[in-house]
Amino acid sequence: MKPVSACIREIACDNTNKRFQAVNSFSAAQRTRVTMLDVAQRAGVSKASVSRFIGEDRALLSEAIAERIERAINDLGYRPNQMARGLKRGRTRLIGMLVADIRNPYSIAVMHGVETACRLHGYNLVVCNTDRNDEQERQHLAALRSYNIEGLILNTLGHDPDALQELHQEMPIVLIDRKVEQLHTDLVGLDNADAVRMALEHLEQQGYRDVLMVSEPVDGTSSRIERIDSFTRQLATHPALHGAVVTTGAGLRVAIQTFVQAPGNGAKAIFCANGLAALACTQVLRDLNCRLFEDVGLIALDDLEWFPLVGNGITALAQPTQQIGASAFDCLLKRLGGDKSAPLALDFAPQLIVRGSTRQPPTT
Amino acid sequence: MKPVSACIREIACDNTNKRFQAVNSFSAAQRTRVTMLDVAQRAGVSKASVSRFIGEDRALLSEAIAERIERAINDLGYRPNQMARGLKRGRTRLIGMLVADIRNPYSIAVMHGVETACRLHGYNLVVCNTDRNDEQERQHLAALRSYNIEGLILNTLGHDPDALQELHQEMPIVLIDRKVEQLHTDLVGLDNADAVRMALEHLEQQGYRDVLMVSEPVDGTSSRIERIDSFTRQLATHPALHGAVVTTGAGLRVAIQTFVQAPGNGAKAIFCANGLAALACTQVLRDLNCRLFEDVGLIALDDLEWFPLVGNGITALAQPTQQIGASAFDCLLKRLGGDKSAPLALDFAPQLIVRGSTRQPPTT
DNA sequence: CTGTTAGCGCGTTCAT
DNA sequence: ATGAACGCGCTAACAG
Repeated sequence: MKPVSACIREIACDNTNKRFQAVNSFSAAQRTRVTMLDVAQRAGVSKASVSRFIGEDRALLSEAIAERIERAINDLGYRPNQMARGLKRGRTRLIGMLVADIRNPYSIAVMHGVETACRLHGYNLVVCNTDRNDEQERQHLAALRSYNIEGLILNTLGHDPDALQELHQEMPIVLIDRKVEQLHTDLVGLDNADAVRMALEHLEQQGYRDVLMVSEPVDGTSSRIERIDSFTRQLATHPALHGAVVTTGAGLRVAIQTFVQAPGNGAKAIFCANGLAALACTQVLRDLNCRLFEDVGLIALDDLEWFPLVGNGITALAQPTQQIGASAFDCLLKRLGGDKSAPLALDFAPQLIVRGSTRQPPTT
Repeated sequence: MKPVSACIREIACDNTNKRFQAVNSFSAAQRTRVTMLDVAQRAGVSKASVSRFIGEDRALLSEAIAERIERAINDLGYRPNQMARGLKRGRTRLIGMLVADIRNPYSIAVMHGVETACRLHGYNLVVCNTDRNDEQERQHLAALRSYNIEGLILNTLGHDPDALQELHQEMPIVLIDRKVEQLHTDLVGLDNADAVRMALEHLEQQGYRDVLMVSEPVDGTSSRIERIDSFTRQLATHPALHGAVVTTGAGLRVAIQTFVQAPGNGAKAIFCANGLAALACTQVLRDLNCRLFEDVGLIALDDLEWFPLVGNGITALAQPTQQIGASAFDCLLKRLGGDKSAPLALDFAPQLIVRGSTRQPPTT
């Protein structure tokens, strides 16, 4: 926690401008901020009129007054205090987003989509990262609630569905990627069944016969379960393919080694269920001194920026993360608008991006 | 902007629990939230006592009353409304963070550090992404101000120093990575001079003689300027080394090609000034059919998760991003505590991680 | 130790 | 079309 090796300099402040003399006077109570009353007085009107100007009732004001208010606002640099507004109207223009792992590129990409949509509609985003920790999730949810956020976007396995359901009474919730049992909210994510089908059909078409699916540990995350289930179901439909499922972790190296060395039924390929699995697999393949990807093919669900750089490139099924984020916000907006229809599930289709890792099936 | 290929399902709601019948009743004004008054009444005390229990004056309460309040709070599931608190005390427990590019892994890593520090101290983080766009920066700053954030962490080139200086009168600001001229605030980032020195000394020691520095375009970002300046200065100190600087963009491919093909003074290496430059360079080297990294060495400032996977691995100077984030928050906290000492600059040292990309200098 | 009172900055009836 | 008064949920000043 303590800086290991920071060099502390004192910044030379050669500025002679008087303006900076009295800087840094923010005590606990900053009295400097210009308020609605200030504007009203300067414009010679009542607070109510200023309030109308700020809000949606601007039409009710006379040209003359509106103009005076506008000038006063600009002169004083007035900004309405969202906190006070929210306190009164219950509209804080704040959206919360709870993310399981902020360092997962998928989460970031989705978050970028959400954030963009928020800005376009005048909302702001409070992002909380649970680091896959239930206690942190609990704390963050309590915090978000205390800030009167208007809606919540959730991408973290609710291990406490009751608390979430209770929260859902207060505000709309949209789930991203991960479904939570017993929580009846909108859900936006990937069409996992279709994604897995696309992956397998591509592999089969390229001539691969043995497929090892590598997933992160099945911890209840719905998308992981769906992908694995779909994998086994698809295998039944494709008699030419043979497959097995393993999870990342300590045993991965041995599992992949066994898979690669086994006699098998033909060309072999690994199907990584997400970006992290792809990272882990590539690492292992390198450790095993495999020729990437001539000894074994690879296809990944998720597309990361470095996929083109490894070996001859890693074939990917890219998720439309931007859209997923934007759609999640749209759902929220609809609910905030009073929509009470049945919860929807939006399943987006991935996009297949073929690269070198599935182009040279080894001939056995 | 519109979903290309989303499949919309209606979620089957087979739940017969009455509890879910009247869900989704969040109109603009949610009347359901339990307030301090509710707690006071149930406990048979005044609001002030409840307030004392919530705040720092709990010591002033008698055992009996404290216990009754505590029970009432638990019974009702009461959570103090931070907005109302903030309105009164000026303490919203909200920290703002403005980031230039949320999709840059460096930003994410730092943000993770900030977020963790925030949580440890009971603060929450509002993250805004400017997407390198000045107008968005303006909007976001106004928004953050309207939410009464207590402090601001800035990682986006203030093209409007005056607005920032004005904001600085209202709240403490800490700059990350990028210095802003005329803005006298704390600054935490990397010791760029030292980082460049480490890179060059490593390259020289490994036997490289010609070094091409690749930076993102010099758009005023202080850290980029510092790194380039330091590079040219270091070259003067190391007579064995010869070097040049180019920036990413359309001309990069040609620049690198020229560099690789030129006769030169010995083994060649590329020094990438940050993670994005490393991505761009690796891409180009692949396109040029260079053998990674036998034809030309590579060292990068920043360490990305995929560096070990490309070629024999990319040598990196890792930034202590977690610490940078945490330190930024610490600075803020100190200022919030009333510290008015001269602005400080915290420069952290990077960590050299040697991988394959600088281990086999080609013998010329 | 505890309750009463008066706002924080704003939106929203009511009158006018 | 405009202003006065009240309250959102909470803290702080003062009494007792």
